[in-house]
Amino acid sequence: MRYSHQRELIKEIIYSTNSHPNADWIYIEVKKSVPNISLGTVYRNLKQLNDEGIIRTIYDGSIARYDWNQDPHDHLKCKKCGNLIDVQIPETDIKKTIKKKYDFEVDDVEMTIIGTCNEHA
Amino acid sequence: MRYSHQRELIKEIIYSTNSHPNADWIYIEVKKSVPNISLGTVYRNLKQLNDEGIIRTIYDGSIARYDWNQDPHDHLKCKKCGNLIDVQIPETDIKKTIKKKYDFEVDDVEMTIIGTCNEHA
DNA sequence: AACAGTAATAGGAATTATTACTACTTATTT
DNA sequence: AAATAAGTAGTAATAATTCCTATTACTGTT
Repeated sequence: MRYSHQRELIKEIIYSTNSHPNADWIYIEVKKSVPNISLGTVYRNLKQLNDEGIIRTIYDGSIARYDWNQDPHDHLKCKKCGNLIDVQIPETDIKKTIKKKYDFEVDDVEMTIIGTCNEHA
Repeated sequence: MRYSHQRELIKEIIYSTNSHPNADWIYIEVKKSVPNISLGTVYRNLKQLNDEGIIRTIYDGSIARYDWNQDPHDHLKCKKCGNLIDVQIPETDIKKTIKKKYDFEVDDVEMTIIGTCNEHA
């Protein structure tokens, strides 16, 4: 994967926030420095960054969001404000249980915990 | 919500399978008895059944699938065949931990465990 | 520094999943 | 059986994402 200014900016935008932005927000942001960037370019680069393991794609309902945090972690989703908050939950037990009980080789655990955050209780 | 033949069929189709079908598959199935049913009707009824708590909507990446199983449960997703398999994982500990550690009121936990099923190992 | 090769881009068209609109139909109430 | 309102078919519209193509720009080699 060779260098591209657009991809570098997209990466920096994702790495600069904890808000798990979607493609459209990233598009609006990157437009500020590259006004005629194409939305297709944003999507292509998001996919490449994802495939290279530089960012992570998470699904919030039916829409894709992007996360710089590569550590295994999960998300709290507040029903009121819609925000996603990163959390660490040890999943080792889950992996072992699943492996034993269902003979299923676990690669990844995606967990979203839905509820109400302390600001909107 | 008053009775409708179409909705009844859609419900029965979902209750007859463990494959967590999507709207399109349900549409194809229901067409067998009601050839000129509209896809909009399928979507409207899926939403209604979901809102009434008769079925459950789950997201597999960016597409919606429908599940009759109302018990709290999670899904194993095989990377090779794409199938979703129902599993029971006790989540009480998770809920308590999250509540204590993050002051977040948990309503629901959505967990998808990605890996390889025994048939495709 | 010019060159060739090829990856990346902009811009727009195409696709997919889903929702909205509207005139007509049907279940339910009286 | 007539009135009412919820439901339907058919189609148009929307939203998110991917695909296509002619052009542009990195990068390794002279």
